[in-house]
Amino acid sequence: MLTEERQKFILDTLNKKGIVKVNELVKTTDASESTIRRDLTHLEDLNKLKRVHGGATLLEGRYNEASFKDKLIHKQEEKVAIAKHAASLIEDGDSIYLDAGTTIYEMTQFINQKDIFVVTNGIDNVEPLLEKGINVYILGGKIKSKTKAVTGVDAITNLSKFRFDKAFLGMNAIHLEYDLTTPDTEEAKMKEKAIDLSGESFVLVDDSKFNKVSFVKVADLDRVTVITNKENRHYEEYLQKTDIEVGTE
Amino acid sequence: MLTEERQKFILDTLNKKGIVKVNELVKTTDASESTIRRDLTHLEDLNKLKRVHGGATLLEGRYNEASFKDKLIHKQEEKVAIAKHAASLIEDGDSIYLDAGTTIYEMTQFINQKDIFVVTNGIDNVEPLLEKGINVYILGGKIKSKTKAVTGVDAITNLSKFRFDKAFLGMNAIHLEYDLTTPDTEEAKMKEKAIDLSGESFVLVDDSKFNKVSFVKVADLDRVTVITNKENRHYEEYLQKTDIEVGTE
DNA sequence: TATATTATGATTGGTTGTGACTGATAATAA
DNA sequence: TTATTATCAGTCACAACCAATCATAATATA
Repeated sequence: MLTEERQKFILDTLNKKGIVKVNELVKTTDASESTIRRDLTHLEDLNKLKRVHGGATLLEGRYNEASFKDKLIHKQEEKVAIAKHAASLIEDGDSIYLDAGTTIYEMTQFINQKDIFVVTNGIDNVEPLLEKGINVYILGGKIKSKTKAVTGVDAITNLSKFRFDKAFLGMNAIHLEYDLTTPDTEEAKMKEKAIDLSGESFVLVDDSKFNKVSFVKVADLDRVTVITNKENRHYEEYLQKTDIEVGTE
Repeated sequence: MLTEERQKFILDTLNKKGIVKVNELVKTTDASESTIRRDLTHLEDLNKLKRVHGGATLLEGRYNEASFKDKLIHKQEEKVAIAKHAASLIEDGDSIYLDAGTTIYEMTQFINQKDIFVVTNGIDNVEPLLEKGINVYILGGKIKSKTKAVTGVDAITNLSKFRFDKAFLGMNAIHLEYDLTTPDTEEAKMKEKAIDLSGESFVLVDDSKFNKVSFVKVADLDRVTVITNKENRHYEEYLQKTDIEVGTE
């Protein structure tokens, strides 16, 4: 049985039964325990299942929502690696700003600190955080239908009264000369304000966003720490302008 | 049976029966008494159940609202009838307030007017409305994890600047003498404020909520129009105190 | 062809879950 | 009240499970 084939089989079985056991998989797939374990670990990294002692279960809350599946496929693996690394930076007691957007949304799955306070403008971030028992504050304002982000004057006003330890932001483009840019004016303002209000700011971008320019400037590169998934070809040059952290699973 | 599997089984059984006994679980799960006991202790730590001598019970008192998903199933058909009728009252050009809660959530799928402006404190209401191309404004503030409602001082402040044509509210109890009541102080304030700000206010309640009293008073009966699913036994008396509309699919 | 890269199964020592047992505590009956 | 029984939390040794490592086999790349 091929690796991919076996992993697909595991997911299929899981979807049918809701839970799989290492023992049973060893018998049914005729692979060794080590291999099954590796498969499960890998699939967990991809956020496809949850490992438990003796096997794995379905992720709760996530699998049923059909509409999300599509968006999350693009650069899924990279986003997960980045999100995981970003989430690991959160410490107990932190007050955090979470931007809207799919990469940041991935982060919510990996946040383990409960004693934190999260402010967000992303509707989709709310539920997974609440499920983890985390305090969530949603910014008030008009909601953009495309990104499900809260933006506008009210959102900025609402945001302004907070001070954050750390802000985590998505971004559409990052460039050595034109810095951080995004297509929407309103969202750009939100991001900029969040950077202003935060002790440290992290921008999460996969490697496809590098050396691109979008419409509205958000901030200079040196005001943030960039988190990405691999060292791209201009890595050294970027390092001279900003901090870069690489999440590698 | 894996640990997680067994614990899920315990919770499922508990939700079905309302109470579980250590003895019975030992037989049905084929685990030892020690293990079952450990499971129950663990689940109690997670606030999933309450341990009692000989087993465990659900933790649902008077101030303890059933979780969102459970509520969705409860009285589903009645809720749809009510929601449908309520949605039919919305007219083009209206500015609307939608409360959080499952009954109001049902409304969202029956709203056909696009040229309206909706303000809501219910996270779950946002997505279906956006999908229909409706303008949505979410109130900012702390989110209650159980009901996914935005509440608190900020939410009230945020709410106060609006004026609505119509407000649609859920309610936990309705009573001839004690009027409209709900278990949560913060949510009660939100509902009251919404009534203050709205030309007309509608309270959506299925027949099981009649002649009951909850903890915090929201408003007098005569300030709202009640929408319910059937004429209950005190119908005539209620009619003298308030307007009632009956949604019958 | 030679040389990386990746996937695999076996082995290790450490961790977690388990069942049996204990004496203590709570419910129930006399 | 006291006696009896059921249930309890705590401890122990053992089994199941785990991540980490290694050598080997399969596959890809030069």
